[in-house]
Amino acid sequence: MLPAGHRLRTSSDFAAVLRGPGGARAGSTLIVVHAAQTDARAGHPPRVGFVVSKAVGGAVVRNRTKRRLRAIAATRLERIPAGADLVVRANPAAAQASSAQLGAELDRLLARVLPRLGGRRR
RNA sequence: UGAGUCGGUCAGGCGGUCGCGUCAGUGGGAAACCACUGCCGAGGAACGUCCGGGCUCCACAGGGCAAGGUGGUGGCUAACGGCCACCCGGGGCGACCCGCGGGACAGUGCCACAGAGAACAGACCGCCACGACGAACCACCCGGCUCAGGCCGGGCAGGCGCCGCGGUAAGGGUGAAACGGUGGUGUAAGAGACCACCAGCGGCCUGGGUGACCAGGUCGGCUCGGUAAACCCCACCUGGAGCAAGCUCAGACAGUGCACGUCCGAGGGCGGCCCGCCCGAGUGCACGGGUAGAGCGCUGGAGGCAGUCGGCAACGGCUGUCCUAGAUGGAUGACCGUCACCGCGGCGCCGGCAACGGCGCCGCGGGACAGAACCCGGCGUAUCGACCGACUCAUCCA
Repeated sequence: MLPAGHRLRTSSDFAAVLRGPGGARAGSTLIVVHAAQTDARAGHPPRVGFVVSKAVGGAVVRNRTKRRLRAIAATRLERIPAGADLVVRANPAAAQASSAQLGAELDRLLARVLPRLGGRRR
């Protein structure tokens, strides 16, 4: 699981990652990864948040999907640079995917999105 | 052995690796917090949010009118629209099951289609009386012929045909429903017109039951439709909002304009409206600005289990014992192994003429419905399956 210090908690943090400056995004049919790295958080540990909408399923399906994503993300924390925030959004297909599939997808998308971080920094 | 009815229990077990949350302890740190160790960590429906209660705040000055809910009887309960027992009606051979079960002589409305007629009913066919007209097929009368059966001629309006005016609810047909049923008397034909029995309705009496109601008797006019999940009437019940309730602390900013008003009273409260009562010096609207942090509430309670006593039961009394989820972008998870369980396929063995059944091994697949958010009692709905108990019917054996 993800330690509390690595979690994204407030709605303003979410909004900053999804729409703020210095952001990057990559997606697939399973999940969409948003990332942002701002000067304000430079040096702080990376944080990850999850968005699983009602389109994915009922409360049980939604919670399980979120938990599996969180478990997968926890094993990849050291690959995320300090000061970066991530938001992983689950698409409806994610509920049926296996953990291995989700892990591979996350790796692929991280590889695409992380190099672009900070590139647009002023 | 087969078919079935009712009730209940469980919601895969064990192990490994990596993790999460509350709390406690230890250590580090000025603090935020971090590390380690330990305990505990979703459900029978946690669900839907359909009822009921606790709890919290507001009000407590009432009355009338509205509004909503409930609806056989008796009990249980904190309470209920829940539960139990019984009654009535319906279904089943039966165990049992089903019923939004007050009132249709308080009033109003509605009863489609079909049908002649649908609510103080109705004459389409049919049946019957009377009257007018028609014809000579049958019957009847007269005459003649023939051995006879019969034939020929004439008459006649009883049958017949048609029309008119009436009677008739027995019969046909329509319908969910046609103004009781069967048999008789009666009649032109018929009819509760009358009679007997039966069914039903109402009154009274007797007996049983706390009661809904049941049983028996007697009398009555002879029969009076359904719908209240249509309005309505009757009886009973209901104050409002909800844990984002509410309490405490901390923190932030900036006002301006208009309207009404300070005892000739704006505005507010008393669930909606009216009356009435109370408070009352500020209030309402528009624009602009600010904050949306922390703690408490927060989990031990109408609680579970066992025994015993009362009760048909729901349930209650007593005794003993056991009871550790409290998150807040929201913990209780991810992955793997193994053993059980179920389904399908294959092989082997056993029983059998066979269909097939049992056991063992191997392979593949499956494990539902669903996630606490203040807490309880219910109801409703979803659900792969596994197991237990009681009872009924049928068949066989003793």
